[in-house]
Amino acid sequence: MTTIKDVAKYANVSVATVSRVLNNKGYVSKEAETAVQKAITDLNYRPSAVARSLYDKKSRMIGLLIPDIANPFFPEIARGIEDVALKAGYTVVLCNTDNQVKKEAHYLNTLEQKYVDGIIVATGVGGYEHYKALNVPIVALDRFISEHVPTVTVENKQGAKLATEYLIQKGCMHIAHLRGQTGLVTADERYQGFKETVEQFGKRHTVLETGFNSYRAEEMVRVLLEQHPEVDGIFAASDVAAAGAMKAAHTMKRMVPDDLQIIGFDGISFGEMLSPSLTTVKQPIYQIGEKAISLLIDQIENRPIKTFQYVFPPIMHIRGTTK
Amino acid sequence: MTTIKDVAKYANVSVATVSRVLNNKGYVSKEAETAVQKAITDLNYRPSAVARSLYDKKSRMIGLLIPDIANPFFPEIARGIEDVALKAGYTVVLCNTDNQVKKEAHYLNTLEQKYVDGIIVATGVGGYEHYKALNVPIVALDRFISEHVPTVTVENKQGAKLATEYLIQKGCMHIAHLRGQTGLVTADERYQGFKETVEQFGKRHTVLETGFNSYRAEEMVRVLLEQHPEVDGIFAASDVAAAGAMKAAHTMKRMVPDDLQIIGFDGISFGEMLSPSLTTVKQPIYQIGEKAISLLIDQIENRPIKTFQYVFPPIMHIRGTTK
DNA sequence: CTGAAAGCGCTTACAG
DNA sequence: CTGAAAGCGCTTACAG
Repeated sequence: MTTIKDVAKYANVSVATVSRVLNNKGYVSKEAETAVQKAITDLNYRPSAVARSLYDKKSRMIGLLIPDIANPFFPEIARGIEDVALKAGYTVVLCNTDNQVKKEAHYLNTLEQKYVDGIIVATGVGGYEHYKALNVPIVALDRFISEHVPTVTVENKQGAKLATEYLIQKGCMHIAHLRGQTGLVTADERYQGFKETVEQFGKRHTVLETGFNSYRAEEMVRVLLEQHPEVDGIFAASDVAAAGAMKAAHTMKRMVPDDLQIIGFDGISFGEMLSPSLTTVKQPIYQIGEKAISLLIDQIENRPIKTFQYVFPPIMHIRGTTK
Repeated sequence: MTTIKDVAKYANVSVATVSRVLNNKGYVSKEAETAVQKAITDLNYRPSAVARSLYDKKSRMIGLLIPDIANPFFPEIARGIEDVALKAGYTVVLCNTDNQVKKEAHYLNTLEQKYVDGIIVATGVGGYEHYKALNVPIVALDRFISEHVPTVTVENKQGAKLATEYLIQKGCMHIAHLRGQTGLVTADERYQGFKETVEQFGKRHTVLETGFNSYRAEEMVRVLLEQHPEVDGIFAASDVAAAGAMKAAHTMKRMVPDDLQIIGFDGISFGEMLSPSLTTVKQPIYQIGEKAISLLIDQIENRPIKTFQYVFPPIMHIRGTTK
């Protein structure tokens, strides 16, 4: 490995001078500069990011804590984050926590020891205290940690209302809601939006807690359709659950959308690949990722951040599973 | 931040002694050890991974170069990799290259400067020279770099044969193949397997280069079915393309599987969520990831690796899109 | 068993 | 404009 010393020797200057040209900082004569430049290319020198980190306590790395990258909601988030990070000269460390406190704590520890410059938390376990101890800027994604932590979320309740109203408008008389796990804020909010809307319109409705799980959704919807063939609309709190509902409908020979209308939530890319393609409440997933990392970098680079709560509006994407 | 010095002072020993208990290495008296342990917990001391890295040129990080985490094949790979990495005490840096030489080179550079301990390359651009210059162990995933680089792949050709034979066995008389981009090794191998099989059995066939792209597959299959309604089997080189074919079939009112049978390739999770669920040639995606990281860690930790080429057999998953 | 010292590869005051 | 020196937080010979 060639170090700054080698470069200095080769260019006949001191390491201080090399450092100056490296960082474009401080006075350095034209001759010295060119000599150093030549030495750098001749020796194919690359400064050690680690040595730099030791000095300035920065690493140009950010940690991304998510429950599970294999959950189709997160890859697109991760992509948005990484694209912005790359442009800004940061690198992303991927941490799957499975929503386990232990894993999360492990990663928080490890990241801190590596002097990461910031952390995006899209995973749900620790309380604020948990993160405040960390001496690192953080951003909360799809969850709330504290008013002091910049947060990026989606208007879940509003999205749920849009979907439910749409089903009602399209003539549904008995609507089922496939809700996410109780206690999970996003799931609760979507449920609230659904409930308020059906009650407001006085529509019959049924709620099933399928979680964000395709298989369970399929099973439960099949049973539902057997017992209540009059169900003519389904609002699923995730596209994955909606896909399960579509499978159940297919098995039960129910025609979608003529006979049964289905709306999902999320807008992950595979919804469009379903047949028919899934009508859904789309979150601007990629942009959410971009916003989160931008807020994080603003903090890292000491730019004042104006607003702490960014709430994106979801958008109805009418596709093939509704009339 | 509390450093080793603070701990030493607090425990009334030298930093050398603290270091010894930290690393469980070298002699240290019982009293000294307990004093240090107490100091560590009292001060909530965590050693700096960066300072350590500077000394021993290791970072306990590995780089993962993939084309795009948003491509549904990669999240599961990444998960397999990260799970093993976590257990072994490594951390994963996520690098999306979009198969662009420039991005790849940038990341290679950055990773090297951070003293990453190893790199998994699942992206296709650089030649061997490109990577050899790097003084870091690497593993090739889903691609070939050199005989000297441990490689983890799948028997693509064999998988394609299995799928094609299955369609023939189930009575298909005219089979279309939706192939990936020419020049991409995996795509070429799958195409070869298809071609040899249809020729061996003397079946009519058509080849469309849809890429691993759902939308293009849909468009091209729709045209195909219009012009050649006699096509009764489709072997897609990816599940994503197969989903596109299913959409085209749906639009054209072709019944799957009665009227048209479809087989995909990959075994990504969303194939199961399609209606009907997709018959596919499943790669052991998660295990491929596990194998790749295991080989990498073996190299990093100087364990001899016996075989350099690991070729996983794909497995036919018969589901709903075939008879 | 223990500590002083050198060194890992940088950066930045401080003198000159 | 430039270099010697100290320091970032560790680890490991080397003496004792």
